[in-house]
Amino acid sequence: MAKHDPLGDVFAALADPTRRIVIHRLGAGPASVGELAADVPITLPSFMKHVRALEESGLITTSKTGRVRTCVLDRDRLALVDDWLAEERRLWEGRTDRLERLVTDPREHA
Amino acid sequence: MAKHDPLGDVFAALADPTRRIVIHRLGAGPASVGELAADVPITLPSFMKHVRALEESGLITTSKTGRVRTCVLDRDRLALVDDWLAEERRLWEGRTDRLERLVTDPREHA
DNA sequence: GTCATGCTTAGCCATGTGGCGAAGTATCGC
DNA sequence: GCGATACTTCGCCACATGGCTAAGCATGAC
Repeated sequence: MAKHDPLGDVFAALADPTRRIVIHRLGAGPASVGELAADVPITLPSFMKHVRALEESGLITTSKTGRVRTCVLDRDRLALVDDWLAEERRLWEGRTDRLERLVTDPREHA
Repeated sequence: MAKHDPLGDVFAALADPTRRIVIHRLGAGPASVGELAADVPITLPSFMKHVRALEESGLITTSKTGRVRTCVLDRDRLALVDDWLAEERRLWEGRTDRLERLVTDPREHA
């Protein structure tokens, strides 16, 4: 849909419960595709699609050693969400603060 | 997809750029469907789908007065994301802290 | 070499999503 | 009442998503 929308890709990746389970598990440290797949009741090929989706969103990185592919969580990517949230809050809190000030302390103005 | 997955619904809602624009705009205060639609280059019926998606995710509430439907942001719903993020971070930071402590301060003091 | 293991690729399918135009309904302003 | 305004409903369509089975390929164990 969107051509270059990193934040959107991250949100889309997090929208799926299966993928949030993976993120959660990877929070405890790297794991192989097989280990991760054991936590969900779907077939491996289906599971691999989720892994690829997570990798394309940038939330995880993977690398293959021998026949085992290991997945690692990229926390910086999760920070993208945090930043967006913080920015939105900053904007509407700025506005709220001004209203608050007028209500709670009329002397305090700009 | 998921039967009852509030967090997933919120993430899915935020995955679309159009809907993030709406959220952003509503951060500045309530607005009518028409006002909101003016910010994006799609037809009204298409836009309405986004409004409904946002409402079903719980991120906004809407009410109709006369022929105008007014949308309001529900910040508590956004907090759902914040909470999830905080919880995940709490988990893996707990682990990291323990490692950090061993590396940076073997004596383990306050 | 042979067999098990651990992905990986290649279809296929049902459903969901996001866009459209056309036409309908319910106020509001005059 | 009549026209403009502000949605709203109704198909319809292309493509994305998430699941499956079956078969393939590379590596590790023996």
